[in-house]
Amino acid sequence: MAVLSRREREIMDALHALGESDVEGVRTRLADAPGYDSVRTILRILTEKGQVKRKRAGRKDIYRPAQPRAAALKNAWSNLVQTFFGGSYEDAAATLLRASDPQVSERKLAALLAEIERNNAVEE
Amino acid sequence: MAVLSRREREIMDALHALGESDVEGVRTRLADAPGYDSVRTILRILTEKGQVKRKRAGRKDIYRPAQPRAAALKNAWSNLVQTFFGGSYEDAAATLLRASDPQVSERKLAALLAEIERNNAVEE
DNA sequence: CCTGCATTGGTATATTTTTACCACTTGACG
DNA sequence: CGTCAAGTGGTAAAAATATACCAATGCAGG
Repeated sequence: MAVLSRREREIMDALHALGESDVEGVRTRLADAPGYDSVRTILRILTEKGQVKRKRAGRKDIYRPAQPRAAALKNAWSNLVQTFFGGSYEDAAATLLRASDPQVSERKLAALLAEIERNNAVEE
Repeated sequence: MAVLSRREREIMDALHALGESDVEGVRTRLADAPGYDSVRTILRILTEKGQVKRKRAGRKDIYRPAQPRAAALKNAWSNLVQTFFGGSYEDAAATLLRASDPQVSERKLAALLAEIERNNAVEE
């Protein structure tokens, strides 16, 4: 449905990272930062497309993604998994977890394992 | 460095998913598939940009990503983690692993845990 | 061989995207 | 209160992207 241009995507990513932000906040987060007006124009377009919501705060406009974080994350993750793991979420998660620092991972894993065992126990 | 347009990115993703492919293979993998010629032109541009390599097979050209899979994955993953997890790879991996099916995850986790413990043992 | 069809290289055109400009509004501050 | 800088809505131009066309090439099948 929503097909976004390069800048539009960059700006959506910035907004997801920031949660919400004014124009300048978004702008400084872009790699090869364009002018204030450019960012403003694209934020307007994204608002018209329904991708972004806007509210007034004093004299400024504050923007935030229309889509909830969890939904956007799901999409991004889904794309990555499709592209690099042929659709296997398991393989993707395992591979990427393996890539993080072993020491800390072990802690996380312990917690996850406990949680999962708890879930399984409930189901039986 | 490499800043790609929307279609260019879509085509790179398709190529990463396919490994390698002729024009038609890429084309049919695109969401709102453009004409054969469009895909061909963008593949040419990507080749000129050094993003894609091309070889001749009989009468056809076969394309593949210039960047190795692992490097491209690393980039994609890095972006996602920056955007949604403020740069914490751990949190990202743990969250996404948690999101996959618990039953199967348990198996994977067991294997991962074993692997990690093995790594830690070596380092000590 | 030779004919036909798929595919290519090269180029042109249409469309989208990105950036910039300008006049007007608004709140902050002396 | 007045004024001034920051911000806005609306629009226009420049630049980049996406698509399409055409003539030339090269296997494949008869």
